[in-house]
Amino acid sequence: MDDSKIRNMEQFARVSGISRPTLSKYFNDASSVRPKTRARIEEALEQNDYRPNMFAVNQNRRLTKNIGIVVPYLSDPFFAEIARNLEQRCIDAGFWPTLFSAHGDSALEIEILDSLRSLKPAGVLLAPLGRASDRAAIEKFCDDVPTILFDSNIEGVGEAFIGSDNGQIVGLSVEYLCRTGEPPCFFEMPPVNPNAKKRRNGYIQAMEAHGLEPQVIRVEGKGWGFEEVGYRGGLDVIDKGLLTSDTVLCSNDRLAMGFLSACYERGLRVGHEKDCVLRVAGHDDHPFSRFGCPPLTTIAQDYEKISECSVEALFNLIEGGRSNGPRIESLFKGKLVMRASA
Amino acid sequence: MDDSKIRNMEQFARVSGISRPTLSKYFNDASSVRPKTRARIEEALEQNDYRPNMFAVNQNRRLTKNIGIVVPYLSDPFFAEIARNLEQRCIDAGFWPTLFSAHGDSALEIEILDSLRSLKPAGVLLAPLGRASDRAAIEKFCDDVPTILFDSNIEGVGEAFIGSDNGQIVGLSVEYLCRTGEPPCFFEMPPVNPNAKKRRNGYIQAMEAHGLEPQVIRVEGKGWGFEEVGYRGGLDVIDKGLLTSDTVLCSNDRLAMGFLSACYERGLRVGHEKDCVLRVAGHDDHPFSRFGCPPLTTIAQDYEKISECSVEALFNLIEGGRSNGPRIESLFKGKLVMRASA
DNA sequence: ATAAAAACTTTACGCGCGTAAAATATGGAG
DNA sequence: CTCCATATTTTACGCGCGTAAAGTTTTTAT
Repeated sequence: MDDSKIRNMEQFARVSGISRPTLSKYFNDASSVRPKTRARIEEALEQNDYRPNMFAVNQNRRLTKNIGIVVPYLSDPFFAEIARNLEQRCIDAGFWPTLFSAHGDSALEIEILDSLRSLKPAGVLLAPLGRASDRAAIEKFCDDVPTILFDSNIEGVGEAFIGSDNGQIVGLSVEYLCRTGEPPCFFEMPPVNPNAKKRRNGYIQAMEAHGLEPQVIRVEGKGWGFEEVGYRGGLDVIDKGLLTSDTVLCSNDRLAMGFLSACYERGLRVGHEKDCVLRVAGHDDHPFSRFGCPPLTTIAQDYEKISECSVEALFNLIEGGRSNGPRIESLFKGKLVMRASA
Repeated sequence: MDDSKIRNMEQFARVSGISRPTLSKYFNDASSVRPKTRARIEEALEQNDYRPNMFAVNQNRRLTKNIGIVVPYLSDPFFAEIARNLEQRCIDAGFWPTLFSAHGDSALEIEILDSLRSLKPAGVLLAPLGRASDRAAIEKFCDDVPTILFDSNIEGVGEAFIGSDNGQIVGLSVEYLCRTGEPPCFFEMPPVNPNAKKRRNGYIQAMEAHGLEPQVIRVEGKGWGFEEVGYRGGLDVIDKGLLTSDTVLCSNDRLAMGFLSACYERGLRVGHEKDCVLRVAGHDDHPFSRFGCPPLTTIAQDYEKISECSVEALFNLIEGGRSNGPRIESLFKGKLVMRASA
């Protein structure tokens, strides 16, 4: 290959024998030029390794190819996993995703949205913090930037919401637990986001549908350190004898993992076998749940479909512009994952 | 506030009564203008909410304020945590960090570095995949872009390396375990990065220094699913009776958590109390280790210092340019965290 | 007060590319 | 071969800002 001292599209135009405007078209959308031209460009590209200057490109294009991905808490394996998935899909579609985490802090969430504006993103995939979020600020952002909400809903904000059907999910776990043993009480995490509340209500409804008395145990604690909350809350309810059932259904897996740790510490054997005194189940099937002691029975969220649908909705929004139709909410069903804990 | 229809620095100059070049200086470095001028600018800024166009800025500046942060595997809580820390420090220093994860894939790692070039970053903080990394490609990248390596070293590559003193860390754990019970055997993870090998060697040296016979148990498996590897390897060595000691020292906490899960499944009670048949310890003190069953005794890496030192080294490099001095390697000591598992 | 230094303003150019308009070339249908 | 739709080239301008140079004002030192 020649000395790769090509500094701009002008020079590459000379070297490749293709005019600069055509090159510009090509780099924007390779299929927009004649196949023969395209072949010539790509041949020249292989020998000269030139890449358009991202900043110049984005400055001048009406719409960039940037996509912002914002999650509430990246240290949460669930979000790490789904962010990875979203990222890959964006790249495959020729976009440039940038990942942000609010780290559980609503002020930071707003800062991120502010920064995001100056990226002039074509669109944003936002999993809001939830209850702590500054609704007005997010609403304003969604007015300015095409945004799809996922995981955690804020009614009426954003062009669409993609998440899990918490009613169905909790219905599944309640049904399974009732069918296989004593009806569960519900170990509820602090309501940091609407999912927490929906799962609680889902539990109550499901129990009533089974003609049973719901028993909700509210755990103290705040922030996103759910394991800690589950652990401390677990020790507390065990020591005070507050458990109203030998079966404990937790809001989510991280809480459940903390609870398992508390059970272990108090010598309570968890599982569905004979020598066990407690059954514990969670929701989400987060990546480490299967390595709990015992492995955690849980309801798996459909990571793949949620991310696929989110990205698809965003691309439709980007291409088609805002629709006048109603805001779409897509909710996916979860699947029961039976393990040793319940 | 006035209608925020200010579209460029020119207009903001008119409104604020400050010349555009001075504004340019201010936005580049607020302390580079006279305090009185600065006050006037910031007053106008409050009333007009204008922000310089990032793309135009970065196109023209010789050096951007972008910083790339690259980790090998973001779903690993250890990297999620340290990335968060690095990110915050960069922001506080007025830089614009962007986070990337290679997701355990060396091809993706190279792609990331390629993308990174077009961001014209002022500098990059890189935790390489390790053994799987394409050394030549990374070396070339480091020639072009000021880069600090952290966590996982590649000899001679990058301006500096900041990490943990694996010798000291393993020395600590071996010493503690020998002092409080039977000398440990070493449960070794697949050598995905140099740290794995260093820890193994550190174990051997420490044991020999104590006049003891080292016993290394190599576990099969590949990729970054360490819990899985620890779990499967754990079942295997337990079932085949390959454990040469009642004390098992694991390469890292994720492996140890998987091993704990295997022990639980086989009904082996882990801990240092009377009714326990096995002691297990790890390294790193990753965020969920304390919620193991039992909570994991481990050696904590000094997250704070590693990230502080990494960022500092990068800033020095950015400001001072490449030095002719020798490549610096800063290794931080770990601290023993005693919990119930050993 | 006066000179020197520092900060600011004015003016002007360039960065690399998007994009519009008009002229020209290409390629397939008839 | 001619015609016409479609691609490409030529030309030219603009995006928003960095930055250099020269002139003007303000601050600091003497």
